[in-house]
Amino acid sequence: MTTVNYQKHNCPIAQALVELGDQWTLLIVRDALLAGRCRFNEFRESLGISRNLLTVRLSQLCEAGILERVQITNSKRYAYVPTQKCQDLRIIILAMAKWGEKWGTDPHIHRLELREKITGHPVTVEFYQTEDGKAVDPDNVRVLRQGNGKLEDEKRSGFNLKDRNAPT
Amino acid sequence: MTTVNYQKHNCPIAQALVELGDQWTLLIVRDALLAGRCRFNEFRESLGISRNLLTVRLSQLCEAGILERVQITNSKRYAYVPTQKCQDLRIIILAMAKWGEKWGTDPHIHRLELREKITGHPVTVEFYQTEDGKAVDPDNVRVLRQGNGKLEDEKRSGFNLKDRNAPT
DNA sequence: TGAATTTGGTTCAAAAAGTCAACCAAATTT
DNA sequence: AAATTTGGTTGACTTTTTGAACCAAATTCA
Repeated sequence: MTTVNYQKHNCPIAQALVELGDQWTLLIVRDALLAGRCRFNEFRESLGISRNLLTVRLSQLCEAGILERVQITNSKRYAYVPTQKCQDLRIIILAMAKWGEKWGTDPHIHRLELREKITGHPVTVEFYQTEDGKAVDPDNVRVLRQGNGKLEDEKRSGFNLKDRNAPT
Repeated sequence: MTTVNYQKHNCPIAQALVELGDQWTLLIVRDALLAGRCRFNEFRESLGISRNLLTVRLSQLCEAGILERVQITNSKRYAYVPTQKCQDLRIIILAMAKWGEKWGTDPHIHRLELREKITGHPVTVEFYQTEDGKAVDPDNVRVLRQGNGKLEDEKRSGFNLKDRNAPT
């Protein structure tokens, strides 16, 4: 989060991980976004994070514009409220939840269900092909890098592996 | 990654972060998944991670079943190959890339473009409503927790905030 | 074939980050 | 007015990460 210079990679994923890539940040975001927590002690009790580190993380999240420190009406206390930048993490958080449900080891995990608010229809996180509105299988997605004007495939170092799974 | 016991939360996101929630893991996964890297030194040179920590991270990823250490044909050297569990992280990685592109600060970032392999049609990561095949706005998604049989809303602590952004 | 280089690590000391407990002042509740 | 809660700060200690040096086996080069 601090010392590593991801920047040199010029990579949007590295960019994201500068702000999100530590033990606690995404859990704080989860609490803020899904459980509606917004007070210092709410986070602390929910996560069991140490007070001084929570102080640091919350102020980093505010600096990054992911949370906003807002004064509570008729009080001198403050709340940490998710911004739009934070709301945009919902899809990541929920994709992670799906992955955690599929691959996690804890047997009594709390599964999350996603429903469309108005209709109540079930909703999932998918690749989505904007033109004709069909879901696309992840294996069927090609990633191109938009470098200096031109598009190139992400390179794959192709050679044979002993047993299986040879990357093409 | 190690000391914190996320487990007690019974939360699939916490579950996921047990295996993914550190500085390097998702960057290694990105390298393996998008750039086709699979050798010790490829990772090290690409990321600038210290050798001993890379050793630890790679073996943790193997233990977790996210990478597999496979012998290279006609060689005694090994490659770290993504498993299906790793492939299932593509959607998370790419959602992060989208977020990083939208909110990241680096001006000369390499944007990623997603295309359907066969048709070349542009592809995005969205919430997707399975029944009638339409994209759903993230704000319009309700998250329910599937606890002990019954479904409950994730709770939100409702009170008024001074300026704006009052959570309902 | 022999020598040089690369690969894939291990080991150790120093620096950085995280945890835990104690303390505190202002705000809020009783 | 007293007691409790909130939202921290401070400092000692532990754990993690880094960075450099070292190394043996494998591979490439001449």
